Amino acid sequence: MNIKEIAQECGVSTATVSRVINNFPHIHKKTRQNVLAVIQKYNYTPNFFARNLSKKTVETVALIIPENFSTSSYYFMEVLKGISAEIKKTDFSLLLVSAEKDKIPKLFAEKKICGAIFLAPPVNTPVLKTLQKNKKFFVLINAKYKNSPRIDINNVQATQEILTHLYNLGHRKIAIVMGVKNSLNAIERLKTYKKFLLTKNLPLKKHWILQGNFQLETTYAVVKKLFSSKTETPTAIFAENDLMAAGVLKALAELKIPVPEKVSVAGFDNINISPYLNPPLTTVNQPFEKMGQMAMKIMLSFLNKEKLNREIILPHQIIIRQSTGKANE
Amino acid sequence: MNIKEIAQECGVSTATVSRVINNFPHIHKKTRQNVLAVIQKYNYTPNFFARNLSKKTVETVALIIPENFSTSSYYFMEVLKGISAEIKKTDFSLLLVSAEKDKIPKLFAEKKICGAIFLAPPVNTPVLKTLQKNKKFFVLINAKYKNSPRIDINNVQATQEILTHLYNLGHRKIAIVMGVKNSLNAIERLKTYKKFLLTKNLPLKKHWILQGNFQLETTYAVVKKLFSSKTETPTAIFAENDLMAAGVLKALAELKIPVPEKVSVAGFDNINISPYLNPPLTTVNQPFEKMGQMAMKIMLSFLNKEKLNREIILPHQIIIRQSTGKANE
DNA sequence: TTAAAATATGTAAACGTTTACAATAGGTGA
DNA sequence: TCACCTATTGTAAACGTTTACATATTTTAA
Repeated sequence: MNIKEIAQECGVSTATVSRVINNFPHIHKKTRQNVLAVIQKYNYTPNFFARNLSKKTVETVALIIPENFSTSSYYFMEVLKGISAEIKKTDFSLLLVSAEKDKIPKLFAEKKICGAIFLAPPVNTPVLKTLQKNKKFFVLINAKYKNSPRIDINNVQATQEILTHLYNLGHRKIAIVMGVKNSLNAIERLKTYKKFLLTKNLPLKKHWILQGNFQLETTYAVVKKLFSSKTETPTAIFAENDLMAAGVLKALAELKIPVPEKVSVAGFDNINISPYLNPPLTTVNQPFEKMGQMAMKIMLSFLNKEKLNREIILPHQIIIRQSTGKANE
Repeated sequence: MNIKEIAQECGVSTATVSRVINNFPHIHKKTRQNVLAVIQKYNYTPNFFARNLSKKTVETVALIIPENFSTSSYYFMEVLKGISAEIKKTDFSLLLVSAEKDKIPKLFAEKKICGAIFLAPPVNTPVLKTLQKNKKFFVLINAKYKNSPRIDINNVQATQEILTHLYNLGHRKIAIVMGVKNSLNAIERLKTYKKFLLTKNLPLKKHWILQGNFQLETTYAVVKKLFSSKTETPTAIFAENDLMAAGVLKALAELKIPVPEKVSVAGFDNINISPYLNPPLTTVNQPFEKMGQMAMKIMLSFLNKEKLNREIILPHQIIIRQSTGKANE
């Protein structure tokens, strides 16, 4: 079944059928009803490709996920949930793309997608420059690029709050576990950490800045190394994400260092496992699902030429569980 | 840039350019090289929609995810990872679709997708019948529908093995926590449980069959209820997935019932949180990523008209951790 | 009453590919 | 030399929509 046959059956031109399908004004009520009835009768749906070939714009949004998303499955899923919820209300399709090579500009050219949502792209992702130059629309989640639309939380404030929580518990020797170096989140959190120590006049030791790469295993190894060495050990560890915090907890458990009695541990993200860690993890909640939803909303509002907020900062929450406690030194 | 311009620049017809792009035989070496050079020069990629409009077949596969995938994010992600890895080697695209209403048959018609992968669809999903009738190709993961291609593990055997593990530890009073009732997995595991008790001549008590709906919270509630009641309590609990097992552990922890000293707990799936639960969970490992990969492989082999195994049963593993131990009664 | 505006529909040219068919050139064996 | 095959390329008609433009009808306003 194609539009021609529908038109024939209705005794109108293809243009009229097309207009009915696309909800154009200035169509006689009778005509519209008639056409819709025939469409219904044959359960006709316009050919997706023909449609997109003749149209300039295409109702497809791409979600660009970091090349290695294995470590952040929960994060990704929650964002996806939010996007799905929003996209479900529309006729848009979602294309899932792993960010590799120079695939993305091609996506726009080749598949005429109308926009892309980037999930925590590394800083200095060259693709963004290309896209912006070509006036392609994209939304960033947990990232920042010039004045591009973005969804985020207040990373700096959240980090300050969780560090303050540790400080208020009496901790003065605070270590940090960093994520990967080209992550905006990682950079901002580390910067805030350094500034915080400076402000509070706390010791900033090089060997208390641990490189964890956002991974559990890496973190496990570096923490074990730190506590097995002769150097002074911290009374609190702030991990830049919960997965690494889990690594910290595992290392400390094996070293028989009680948490939080000897060492307090805090994370970031509040992922699904965090309440079930031993002990349950103190962390910062990021509204991932909401972030996905808002990203899609911005996308849609842009496509509808509505004016939009270029920057949406969502609220975070400090979640205090049993992995942090009073400092004993 | 379109094929016409490329053709012009090369001094050949569009047909020739098309033939080069599609790797046709009988093209002069010089011509091919020349065309490829120009394509490279302008970084040209054929228009996706024009291509698919004229072609009969389309290189897009849909992944149909259950309507409510919130509880099974890890599961989903791993499968997705496998599919992505496989699809990455090809020019195929992946369309992500939430299974709702009658959207799916339309997908085939409207977007000409060449196949769909269903992630654990409920038994008696009407869509499958429709698709099969219309000779549409689909692959099932963790499900079964007539003789349709499917990827699964040996559910029955895995369940028997985990129950045998409990039995060998001396457990004779074994409870089960069920998933949702229209899940094939849930049904098969319950059936195997009943059969196992019968074979071993163990007591099969109605109130030891708990309804957990694959959810943590629901399970937490029913377990708390069971152990607060006057009825006889089991010495081992088998949860049909790890998320529910986490719920069991949480409930028992709050009731101060030591695991595994008083009650042993086993799960199913081996999701990411399982090793970090307190105590780490004994469970059955499902090779989710591999399942996704194989599903995509079957899809591709079908599309290449290769003959294919209709049913791929992947190996599972019993993972014994500290949540199960010797029965003390 | 009439010109202008608004409504309602049709015509046909895009959109950018693929591919059936035609055409040309060169080679091969009888 | 001729008939025939193979290799190589071109021509032009699909594929199924959308939409600019044209046309016809009805309404509006002065």
